[in-house]
Amino acid sequence: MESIENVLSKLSLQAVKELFGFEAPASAIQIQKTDKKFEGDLTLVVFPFVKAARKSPEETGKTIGAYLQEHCADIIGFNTVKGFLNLSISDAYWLKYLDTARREDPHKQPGDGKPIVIEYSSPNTNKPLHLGHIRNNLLGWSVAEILKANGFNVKKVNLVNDRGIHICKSMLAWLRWGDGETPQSSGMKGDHLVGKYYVIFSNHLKEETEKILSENPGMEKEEAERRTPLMQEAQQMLKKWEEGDKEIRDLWEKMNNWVYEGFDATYRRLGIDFDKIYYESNTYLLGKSMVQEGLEKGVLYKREDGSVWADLRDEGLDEKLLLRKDGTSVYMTQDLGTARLRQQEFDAESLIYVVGNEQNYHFDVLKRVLRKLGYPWAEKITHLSYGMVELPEGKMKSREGTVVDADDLMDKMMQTAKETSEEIQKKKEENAAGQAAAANAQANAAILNEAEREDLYFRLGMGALKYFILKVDPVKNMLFNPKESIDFNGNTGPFLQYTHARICSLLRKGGFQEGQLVEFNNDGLRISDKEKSLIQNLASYPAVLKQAGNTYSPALIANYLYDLAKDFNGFYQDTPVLRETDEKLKSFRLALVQYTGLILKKGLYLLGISAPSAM
RNA sequence: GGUUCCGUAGCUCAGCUGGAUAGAGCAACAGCCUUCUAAGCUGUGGGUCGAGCGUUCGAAUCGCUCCGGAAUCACCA
Repeated sequence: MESIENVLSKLSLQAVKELFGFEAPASAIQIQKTDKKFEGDLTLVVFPFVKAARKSPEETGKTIGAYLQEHCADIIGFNTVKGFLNLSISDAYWLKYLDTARREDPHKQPGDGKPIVIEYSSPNTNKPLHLGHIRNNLLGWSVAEILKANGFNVKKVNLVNDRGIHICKSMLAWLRWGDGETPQSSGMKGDHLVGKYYVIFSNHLKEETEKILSENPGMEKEEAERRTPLMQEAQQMLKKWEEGDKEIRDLWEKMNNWVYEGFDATYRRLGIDFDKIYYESNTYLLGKSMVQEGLEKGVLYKREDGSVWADLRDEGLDEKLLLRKDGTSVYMTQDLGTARLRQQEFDAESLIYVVGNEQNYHFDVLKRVLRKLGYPWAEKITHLSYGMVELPEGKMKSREGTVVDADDLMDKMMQTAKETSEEIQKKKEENAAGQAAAANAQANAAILNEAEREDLYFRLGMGALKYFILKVDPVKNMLFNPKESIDFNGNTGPFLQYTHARICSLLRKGGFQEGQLVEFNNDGLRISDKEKSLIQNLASYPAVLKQAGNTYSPALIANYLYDLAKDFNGFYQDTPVLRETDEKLKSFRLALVQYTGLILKKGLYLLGISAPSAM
């Protein structure tokens, strides 16, 4: 069903053309929700047409208003305030909208099914995931789902950094101090176990470095670190790895597999997944041939020492190394290669990389080098950059032990959800004045059995965490205060989940099965302001979904859902539904409640938050 | 120093393709459970939208300058 905004947009263009002979561009039409302080439903801003009309803003508005009313039966009145034309839309329109929209899948947007590749997560395999990774994973997964809902054929991709000096550090420490410890023998999750040895390495390295520093006053710290026996050994190990030394490769494989088991568990709890996983050990040599081609074309240059560079100084950047003097590749070289591979493999509309904003420069350079090399698809690359998660003490630093571990955090969320729920339930039963209410509270609680209840705590804990992170605009750094940040009241995931549970409860008590559409007869129904506001809010969901897809911003969905839930609560508070005695009105309200529940559930899904039917 | 990003209530954040008197939540205070789930609702207090200049009928939103904060500018990934 075509939205009333679209209808009015077209009609308004037609109006200014016929009335004032003004061929306005579509962008000149601004239709917005009428401010609560004024009468009306939708408002057309008429300032852009005042000049052409040669009238005062008020008069211009009145003229256009009269025209619109004449040509559109759904407009039943209008008023003007300054340059704002406030239009009143008939109840019949809103009722018709509600009845039509709820029969369609809001996530079946008419997309063209073009492929989009989105890479996210991309962990290192030497330590477990932390809160920063959580933001990355949630953002990547959610944006992928939003794009799917917008009709794209989305491929979720993970490029695991499974090789390099950092892994050798863990391996070395494990060989030396590990005493054969395994996840089975220690009961530790594999990624945590490997991370433990990374920390052990770092501690020993620090000792050795300090010793060298005290023996050589005035030496640079980095130089001292390089000279430590530990570091030299790690470098040797890396070399052996690259030569394919069997022993080293076996150990590497063994420890990486521990990490993957651990990561899989974390991903599963986070509720995120991938269509394809790449490993850097397979891709790290890619890109060299592209550099070679660039040299031949003369867009790159070689220095005397044999290293290869891209000169970006004329574009306001620096020179960038692409091949070391020994001919080995660097991070950038690899990324050139994987980008081309990805382009060839998927021929995608766009290639999205969800990577923290500390790599803004890297991706800027990546695009420019690809352009220099003459690849037109360089323009398809989008770096979806997000801000860091900061703690009250400042940045998270693994070395200083100030990271918030992903698994710990999820455990804690679940625990808090459980405590909060039990407390609330207890309070409900105690405080309920009168036996009826207490019985009611108990009945609601009894809908879930023991196992379902445990599952609910998990869903609530994750809902709180996910909403907390996704409601913030990705570009911004965000603050996470472990003691205070995650709440279950107010603008939170659990509030949305609670609203959904109440909606389900209403439908249940109204005698409707899940998925059974409430039928209503809209003939001659009159609707209240609150009902109208709710329908209007629901009607804007497709637009929000589209915008979220265009801007890669789950935050838009999150904030929309909160508004919707607030609006629903306003309605719920003082509009009887099941208690309504007029059957016609009752079934309309139930239908409205049901559709609100559907949109809420759909929207929450895009954030990876499950919508419980009872809590 | 160069480049990029951020700066909105005590705190955490919305609002930013320019639109009407800038909004929520938390925290504080005052109310509302015999009634569809009170994880809720209603109300009160709280703002030079970092500062200035400019563009405009109209600026938190766009441009410029400055101030504050972050990231980055590696033969690390």
